[in-house]
Amino acid sequence: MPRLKKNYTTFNISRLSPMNTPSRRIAHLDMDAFYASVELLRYPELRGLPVVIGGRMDHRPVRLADGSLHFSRLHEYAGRGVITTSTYEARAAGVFSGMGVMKAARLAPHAILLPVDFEIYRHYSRLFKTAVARITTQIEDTGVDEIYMDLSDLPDDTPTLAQRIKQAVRDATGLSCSIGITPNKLLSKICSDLEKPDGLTILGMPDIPNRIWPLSVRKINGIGPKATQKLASLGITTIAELAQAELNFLQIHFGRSYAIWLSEASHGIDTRPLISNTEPKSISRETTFERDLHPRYDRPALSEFFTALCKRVAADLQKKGYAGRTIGIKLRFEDFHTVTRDVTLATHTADPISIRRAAGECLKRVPLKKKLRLLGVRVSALATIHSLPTLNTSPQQELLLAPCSPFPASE
DNA sequence: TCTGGGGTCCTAGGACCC
DNA sequence: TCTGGGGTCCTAGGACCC
Repeated sequence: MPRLKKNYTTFNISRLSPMNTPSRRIAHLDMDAFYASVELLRYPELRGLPVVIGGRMDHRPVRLADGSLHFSRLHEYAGRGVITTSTYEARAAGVFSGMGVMKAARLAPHAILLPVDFEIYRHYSRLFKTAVARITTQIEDTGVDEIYMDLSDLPDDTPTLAQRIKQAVRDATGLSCSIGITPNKLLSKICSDLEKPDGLTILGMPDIPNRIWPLSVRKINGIGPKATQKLASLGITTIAELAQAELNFLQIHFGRSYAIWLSEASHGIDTRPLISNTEPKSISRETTFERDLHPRYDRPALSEFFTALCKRVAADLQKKGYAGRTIGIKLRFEDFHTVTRDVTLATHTADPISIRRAAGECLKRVPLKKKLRLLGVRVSALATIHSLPTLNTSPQQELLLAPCSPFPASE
């Protein structure tokens, strides 16, 4: 049974008092092919070509003797990795986010391949968000390339505001974005995607039958691959069909709370407020190995990865000013089966040695019978460091961990 | 030649307490 | 020695999102 989403209670409130809330003006802004577009600012000579961002290897462009740049092509890639994003030209060849690089290479062998460079994307992210913040401070940050805005209290008419926001983003970054403006987050999120790139879609509740109902249920944020498949098996593929489904029928197949959410979403009902200033709930690091590692024969390598992950999580915590009480690990085996274990400590920690010790205890609770594909370390139940009594951190201390690897020794 | 990395939220069962 | 009931915390897994 698929489990989704989120804040069902707010939807229930809207059913009880549909007339009490004044109509809002919520915008969703989504940068167009963001990572790829930032790369095109750096490498304008790639404009108009199929370009994909992703992979794990270092395949940065190389400056040749004649001063020109040599770019890697997809067909030169070997190994694991997925496509993070692609230009619209590459998407036309069938290459999309999340696709394995090797599969993408079969579809578009000559597409240009660039490595992911989060630093520069974060820089452009700050630029566009700062520009928008001069127009409204009612902003919810939902990712590096998208935000919600509440424009309800601004005096201007909606098309004027939308054009002003798009121009501000363009002036600050040289990049285009797409905006949806509707009475709520659910609809605005759908609408920002309708006329990409450089799109603007404004609609109200009366437009739902014409503009929203013909779309696939998959367009609803919160209906993913599993729920889409299950709905399809019940003969429901469009939002219109979902809206026509009896609540009883949905309840039989999805359970009460999810059925109510599905039904209300299909009618464009969503009263969630914007959330600004959210504290993180967890901080984690994980890594997929270049090849699957054997718990026994690759013990030295695994121990090294494991300790390195603990150090990185500790460093992240300290850099961001958090400590956590719950330490967890994640293992993915060669068959992609994934398990997690965690343990809650008596006190918060951001100390690599404490994290390593707790994570090692978690690891001992997992039977290691298959090769490992991925290893991860997570710290949750966070508190800000300044909210805690004195904290035992040893930021510069080197770990003395080799003697007690939690992986099984070779016989 | 499958399937990255960093997150959030939800569910569900058991422990434990009153 | 027959069994309520609520609340909270902990742990594991899974769906989903960017």
